[in-house]
Amino acid sequence: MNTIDIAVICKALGDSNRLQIVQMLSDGEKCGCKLLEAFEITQPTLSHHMKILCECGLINDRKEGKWHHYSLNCKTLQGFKKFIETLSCAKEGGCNCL
Amino acid sequence: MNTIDIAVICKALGDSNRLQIVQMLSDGEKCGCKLLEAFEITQPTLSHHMKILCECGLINDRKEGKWHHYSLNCKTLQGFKKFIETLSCAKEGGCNCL
DNA sequence: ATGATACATTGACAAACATCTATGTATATG
DNA sequence: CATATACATAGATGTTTGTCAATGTATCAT
Repeated sequence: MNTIDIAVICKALGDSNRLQIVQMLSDGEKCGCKLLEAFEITQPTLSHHMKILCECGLINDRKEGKWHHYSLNCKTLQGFKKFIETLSCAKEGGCNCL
Repeated sequence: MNTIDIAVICKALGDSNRLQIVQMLSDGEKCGCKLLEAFEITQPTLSHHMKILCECGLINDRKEGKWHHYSLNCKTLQGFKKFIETLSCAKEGGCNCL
């Protein structure tokens, strides 16, 4: 997972609705209709957000009959978490500007 | 740090230039002119990006003469990392949709 | 077959965004 | 004082984004 992949994921999480969706999915798999109830957006808008979250690889879409069951994608999430972990504010070595 | 704060940080990191800037600062404090050298953007564009990164609290701006020394803000970064860590893909309990 | 439910797609639109050029401000140096 | 450097601000422009209403598609229940 390169820097651009991470940026795409961050952009996906950069909308508070989508971030809350991910938070909800962190609590377990949910179907679209359940998610829709939790937000004050229309169904097409939710569909749009789910597409963005799917396309960046953050969530899985398991279809079962007419329902779509969404869940976090472990592999992507772990790659993302690993990247964020590497960010450090520890080094204060000062800037070597002249 | 609430969900909206996190979303604002994610949005800031959702631009690959800004994400790379944060990555560079993770390696230690840098001044603006050093950062500018590393990217193929104009100085006003960098200034714009730095403003966004400052405003979401991710980076500090330490002015020293005519130089601005940028570094990651530990408190914000740690809050952000903590949030991301809480995201979990472990629960597969299934959706209780009817 | 009919109607209801779950979700996607299309098209539109205003707001936000990334970028640039031009210009301004502050600080250091000769 | 004059010039150079580091950075900010203003204004313009093309692109992307979030949202909605309208509509289409697939599946289930009656």
